[in-house]
Amino acid sequence: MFNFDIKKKLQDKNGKQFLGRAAVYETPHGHIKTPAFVTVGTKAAVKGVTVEMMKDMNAQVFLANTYHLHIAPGEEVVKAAGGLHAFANWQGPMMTDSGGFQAFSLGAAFGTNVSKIATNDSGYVQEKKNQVSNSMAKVTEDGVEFRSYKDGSKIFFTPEKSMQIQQDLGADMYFAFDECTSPQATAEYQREAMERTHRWAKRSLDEHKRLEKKKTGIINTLTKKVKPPQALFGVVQGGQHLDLRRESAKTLGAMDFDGYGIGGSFTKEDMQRAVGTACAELPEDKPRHMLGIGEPIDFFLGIENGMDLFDCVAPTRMARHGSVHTKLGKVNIKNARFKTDFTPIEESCECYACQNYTKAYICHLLREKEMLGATLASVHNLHFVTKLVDDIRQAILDEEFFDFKKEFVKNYYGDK
RNA sequence: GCGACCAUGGUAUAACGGCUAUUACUCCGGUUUGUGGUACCGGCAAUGAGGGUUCGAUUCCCUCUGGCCGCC
Repeated sequence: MFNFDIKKKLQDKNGKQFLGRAAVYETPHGHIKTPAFVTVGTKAAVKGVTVEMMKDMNAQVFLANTYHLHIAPGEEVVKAAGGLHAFANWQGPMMTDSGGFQAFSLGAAFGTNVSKIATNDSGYVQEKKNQVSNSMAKVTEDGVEFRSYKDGSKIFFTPEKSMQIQQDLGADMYFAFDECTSPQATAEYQREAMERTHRWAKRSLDEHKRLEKKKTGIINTLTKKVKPPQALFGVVQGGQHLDLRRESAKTLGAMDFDGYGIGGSFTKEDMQRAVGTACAELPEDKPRHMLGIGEPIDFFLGIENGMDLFDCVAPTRMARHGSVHTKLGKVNIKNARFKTDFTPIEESCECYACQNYTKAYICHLLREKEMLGATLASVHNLHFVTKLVDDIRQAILDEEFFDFKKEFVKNYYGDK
């Protein structure tokens, strides 16, 4: 579908080849230089951030969510507006997630503190503390029954339904409907869910092809343009099990997807192995997106192991709670010591927040819950991760990836 | 001047004479990975002062101090 042009493959000083690469992905709404960080705007808005701010921080891609937009305002409204690009006033490349993650966040994880990144290395299957059976998502062979986060009403997503909604939303790239599992699920369940995700992938792909064929030549009444083609990404599952990851990547890699997402849960330690295992099986000439990952170290490990795109809510969520990235690690700008610190978050940072405001001011805004505080901190964090991934890309092109990684990790994580 | 009422962390409050004095906010920290996240978790911090009754007093009694209300 869209051209994915690999400019340079990652290798070390001894010429050893790695899965990583720097490329250009040519979408109908512009080229994406990969590796790239994808900014998350779940409800067609990056919380507290305008598209002008996004452009200013060199954000390349915008990702919204099918589940949320289906509930409000409804895909028919977005479609009537001329699609997501027109609706949200973002002319660059866009993606939508399928709603598959909500099978986890509203299902197994609902009402618990379980994250998709497991930190308990003593075992994945543990007794859930205070587990309550008020799950808002139920998985069946046909699809997932969700409850609306707004009014609790029932919403049933099938792979076909998710494709139809995502076609109406009109993002350049969208994802097959999958089931994101809990890291606490048993190996048996991980396999069961993975195999179901594979069946859903086939159904997603069939529906996608049907819809793509159907819309050929259709002119959007609002934009007066022919509806551009959309790319569909399959989603590799398999949790922390390398054999499942390999099997999932092989199965989906053999299917005619335009790109691939790596989804599901990992442990911090196993993430890079799971990613590397999957990428080794995926076709080289198609982009690979790491779903929901965005810690600085994860970019290096993901890219090294073959990933091209990352999206994550962490930069904006962290920012709203006062945690900001610096080259020397993250700090909580709400801490008392910043009350009278009249310097920017980082002197060398070129973001709008650092160019114009001090830590003391942002500290004050966040403490007083002024909306601008969340905006400025979000702008800084998004700029930080966007630039970090851009810098990693440049380091691949300059053949300095491993030196850059070593230097960054030393500064950011110290001895940890 | 007389009479009534009140006094608990920084603030606002709870506690029949009986567990380590409740809760919320503030304050000090932490967590956050395809956004149920303006969220969640942890911590510091108090019985106005003095005396009495009692095995035991935030609780009952007295004095003082400080509020507050009503009446000359």
